[in-house]
Amino acid sequence: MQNSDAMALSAALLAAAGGLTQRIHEGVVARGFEGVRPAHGFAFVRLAPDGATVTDLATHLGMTKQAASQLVDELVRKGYVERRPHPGDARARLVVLTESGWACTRAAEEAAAEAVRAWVDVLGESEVRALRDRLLRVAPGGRIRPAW
Amino acid sequence: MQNSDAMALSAALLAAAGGLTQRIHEGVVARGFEGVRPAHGFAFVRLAPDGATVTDLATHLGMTKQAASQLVDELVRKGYVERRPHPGDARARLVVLTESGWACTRAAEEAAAEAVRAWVDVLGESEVRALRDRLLRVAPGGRIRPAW
DNA sequence: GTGTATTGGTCAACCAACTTGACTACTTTG
DNA sequence: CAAAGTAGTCAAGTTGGTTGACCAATACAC
Repeated sequence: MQNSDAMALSAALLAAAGGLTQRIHEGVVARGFEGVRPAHGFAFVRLAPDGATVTDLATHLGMTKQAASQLVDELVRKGYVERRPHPGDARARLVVLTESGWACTRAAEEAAAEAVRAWVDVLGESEVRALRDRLLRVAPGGRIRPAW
Repeated sequence: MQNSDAMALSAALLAAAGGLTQRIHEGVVARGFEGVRPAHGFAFVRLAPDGATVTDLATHLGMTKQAASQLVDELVRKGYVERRPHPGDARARLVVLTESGWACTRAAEEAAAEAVRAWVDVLGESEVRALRDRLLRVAPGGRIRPAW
């Protein structure tokens, strides 16, 4: 495998990732959620099950806890999350999605499904599934964070 | 295909893209090129064949021409590119790679090849090739730009 | 149990990458 | 050749992050 092949793969991967992110973002906006950035989506993913602490979020997003705290401030201001006292640790605060936050998360899922459907049209379902499985093996437990 | 599948695919894709970018960047730094950011790499790709104008670069990178101009300033200061008069249009200036810029580009290619090699170890060469082909079909001529 | 170190979170000041707006120099169009 | 458009830069402002200092609560050592 030559260097040029590696570059072609890299370029395709980055283009695909960029395009996907853009499509999801557009889909979310089209569903009426304004003022959300892609980074918020990654926060939502982490918050979705049971909430998370600011420090958890910071680790997950690959940023400082101060930056994560600012991001949470912004999401609180926009009504997508709220800070609740942490049961069992009075220092910590649990950041959880509001109903609006859940709605936005569902919108993002729909938008992602829509984007992937376009890929299914090109590659067929089994190929897309194979693509997913290979990516999962190559980026196991990969932290989802800004590409740079 | 369910929404959750789409999310898994999206997450894997973004994680892979992020990881790849990081590895390439680390590889470039390890080869002695300091003060380069991933965004510079995307500029290099565009400049590599014959150079490009600032406006070209801006379009390619998805930013304003002012921002592209600042980026070029920085690369000039670091010795990776230089501005030359544009043959045939006295308004424009052709931004071209210096020898150092070419060396950095080659380093990035090596780093990318190295990162992809790690994938070959996991998936095998034919699978990686298949991955590349599928991504190319899904993101044809995709503009390479920050994922978000 | 009490003192020390660690952890979760915030406030404040700063920085870097990018934006918008205003402008000059050259080119194209009619 | 005048009017409109294009390439590029300068300057100022915004934004999303950083580093550093700090407080409150918890965990650990003895």
